[in-house]
Amino acid sequence: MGGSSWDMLKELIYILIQLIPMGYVTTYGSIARLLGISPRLVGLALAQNSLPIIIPCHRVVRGDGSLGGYSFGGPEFKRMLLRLEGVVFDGDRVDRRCIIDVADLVG
DNA sequence: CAGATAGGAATGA
DNA sequence: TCATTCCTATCTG
Repeated sequence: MGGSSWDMLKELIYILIQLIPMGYVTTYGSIARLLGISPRLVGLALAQNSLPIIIPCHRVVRGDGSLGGYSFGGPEFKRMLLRLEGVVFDGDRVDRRCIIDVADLVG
């Protein structure tokens, strides 16, 4: 760990998701399109974060609004965190109005 | 090289 | 709209 391109990519993703405001989420695909990588890579990168909670990886959900995974506490915990932050749920999915594109946070 | 993914798009009912 | 199915790209060992 150190200096590999994978590690740098992870750092970049962690920085990006800290731009997501409370009460909103983005999607794996949104981040993937911005960086030109596969959405699965985004999930893999988030799954390997070593600073849970501090890095708000709970603010990244699937493209259809369903939660996706969460290695720290599972999807239930992820859902709880999002509700605490004011994210609106429509059944088991996040309301579309709470989903933003990371590209809009950068430029 | 083989196996495993925190996803996504296509499909059919 | 929902569930099923298949596909992609990349990490890890």
